[in-house]
Amino acid sequence: MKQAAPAANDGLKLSAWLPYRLFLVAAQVARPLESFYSETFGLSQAGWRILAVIAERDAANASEIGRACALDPFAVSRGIGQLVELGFAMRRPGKTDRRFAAVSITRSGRTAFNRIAALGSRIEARLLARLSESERTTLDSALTRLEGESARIDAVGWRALLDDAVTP
Amino acid sequence: MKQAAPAANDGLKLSAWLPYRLFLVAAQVARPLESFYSETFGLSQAGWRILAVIAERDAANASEIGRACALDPFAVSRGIGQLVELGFAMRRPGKTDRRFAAVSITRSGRTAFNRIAALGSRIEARLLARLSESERTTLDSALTRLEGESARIDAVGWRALLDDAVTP
DNA sequence: GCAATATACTTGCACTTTGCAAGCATATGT
DNA sequence: ACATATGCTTGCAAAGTGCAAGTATATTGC
Repeated sequence: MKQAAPAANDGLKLSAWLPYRLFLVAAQVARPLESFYSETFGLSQAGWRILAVIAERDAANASEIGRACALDPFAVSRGIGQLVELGFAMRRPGKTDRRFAAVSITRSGRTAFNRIAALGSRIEARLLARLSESERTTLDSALTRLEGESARIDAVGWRALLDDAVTP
Repeated sequence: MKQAAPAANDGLKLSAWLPYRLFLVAAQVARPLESFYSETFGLSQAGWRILAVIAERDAANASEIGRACALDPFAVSRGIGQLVELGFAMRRPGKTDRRFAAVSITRSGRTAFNRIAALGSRIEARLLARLSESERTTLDSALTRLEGESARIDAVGWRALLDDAVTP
């Protein structure tokens, strides 16, 4: 029969584990924003991210969007579909290569974006208000490196992570 | 007819927005870990988080677990169910109040936990290797405050966030 | 002491989201 | 011109989620 093992731990405490701490802040902060845009505009998370991407470009194709907001092609396709249905985005066939449709934001898409962005900025401001000027600078540069390293970690996969002693 | 609006932006750039940057690192780093424990043990994300919580306690009831790893009671119940099926956890009726079942980790649950934790630590180590000693200290203390503030942001909801000029 | 209410979880079911195979349209190479 | 490659889309099954209702236990009021 199964027995309870005594509590004792090889040293990974969830609440102190860096990735979990990052996740927690991101998730808690995303929740109010998400309920805002989903209640107000019927937008999904993917829809919001894509909207944010096309708000800062004249036109983008699906793969550019995917790269910019870390979504796979399926999610991008569906997100664009949603935005088009809501009247927030338009697809036009690409000029030179018509496999790439150019997606651009509409006037009402921009209005919606601005309302969501206002809340987003408010949230970010509240977070930043808890940090000193020098902490912000440090966090900014640290995050840049963490982004790079996490992309590498993601790319190599768990087998490589367990194998290698150190991958410099 | 719908028209494309020119690109120009009220200042929220997704890739520079703090919550998105945190999310990105957390998500990229979670992916390899998640494919490891799901392929190897058939564990879901909730299952893994609960396993991590009961690995560091003698016994926990469902609401303690929920609080410790930010899961709602339904998810906790299902996660525990999964762990029990896999032989990684046990439920015993609580001693004084039998509405609270005490959940504890089994020997084989601990073995699984240790294997996942090893990968988790490897990942964290790679992230931390990109930071200097002083950056780690700063990040640690900054994250503590961000956790607190994000919990408050989550608690008040978007209506309050849009209303108030400043909530100190 | 026992019915009424409260608490802690669990289950079933409808609904949504996701992952992936296959498909369509367009382009490129031979 | 035909085969192959690329970029995106769709359909469907599997997994995940949210919520109403259910079970079991405890506490309260009478």
